[in-house]
Amino acid sequence: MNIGEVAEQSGLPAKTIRYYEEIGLVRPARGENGYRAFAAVDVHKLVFLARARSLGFTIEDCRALLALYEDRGRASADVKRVAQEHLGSIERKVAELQAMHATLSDLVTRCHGDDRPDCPILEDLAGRG
Amino acid sequence: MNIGEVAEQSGLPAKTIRYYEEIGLVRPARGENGYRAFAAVDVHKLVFLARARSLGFTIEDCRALLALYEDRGRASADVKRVAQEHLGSIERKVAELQAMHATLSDLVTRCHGDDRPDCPILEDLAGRG
DNA sequence: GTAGGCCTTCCCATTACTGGAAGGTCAAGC
DNA sequence: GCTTGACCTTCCAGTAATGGGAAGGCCTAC
Repeated sequence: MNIGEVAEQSGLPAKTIRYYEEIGLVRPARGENGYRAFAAVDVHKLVFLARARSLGFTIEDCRALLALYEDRGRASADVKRVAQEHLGSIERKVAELQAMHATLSDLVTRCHGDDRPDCPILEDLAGRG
Repeated sequence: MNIGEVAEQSGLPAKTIRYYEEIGLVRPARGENGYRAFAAVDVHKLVFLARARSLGFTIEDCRALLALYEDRGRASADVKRVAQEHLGSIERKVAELQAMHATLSDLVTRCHGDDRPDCPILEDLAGRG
């Protein structure tokens, strides 16, 4: 299977698939013409990667998860640990964003948003908030 | 004032201050020895930038906000618009993260996390969820 | 004069791609 | 057989916003 079809099936851009090969996440065979020849197992891996990335796992997380996926003797505890750490980082990011949002939406509410220059947003940024 | 002291006062690393100069956010004078010589106005700008960055504004947003900050004839509506767009992007990010969190925390709950290989997390990633 | 703590510039690395140039391959149509 | 266009290839460069570190100049204290 050529890269274009794999891209379609996995939902990943061809560029990204090439990148994943470059960093060793997949190792498709090559045809005589030099084209990548993807086997079913490669496509499965790419689908797996696409899904893991869409859940926000980093590439290195994906590498670890893929290794566990392929290890028939894995312990589910190892998978769970990776997922829980990622959940924690999501929670930290959400908290950070919500703090920003709270501050900023308060400032926005207090800004008249007219043609005059006085602005509580700028005043806050300037340290006079 | 030398960069070290400015770093301390603004809370920005010296590296970052040099970067901000490189991209034209600040333009400190230079002493005869080649050292950057920061005036009070430069420090104010850096404090402003540090605060804006901490609220998640991009560098380009910061550039725009700084220009408005320095424009005594600005309309507060212009400031408010930048802030509102940023609020929107924060909201989109939070929503995305929360969707990831919902999916992932469900999977984590369903994973036994023991020494056996069966794992709903991997099954989901593999597309059999 | 020398030790150390500043300062300078410069280049490389990060994350996870994305865009684009230059060129090889393949299948269809004439 | 030739052209056209859609594929495919590699390689280089850029993104956002820094961080790390090397090599070297400057400044103050002892």
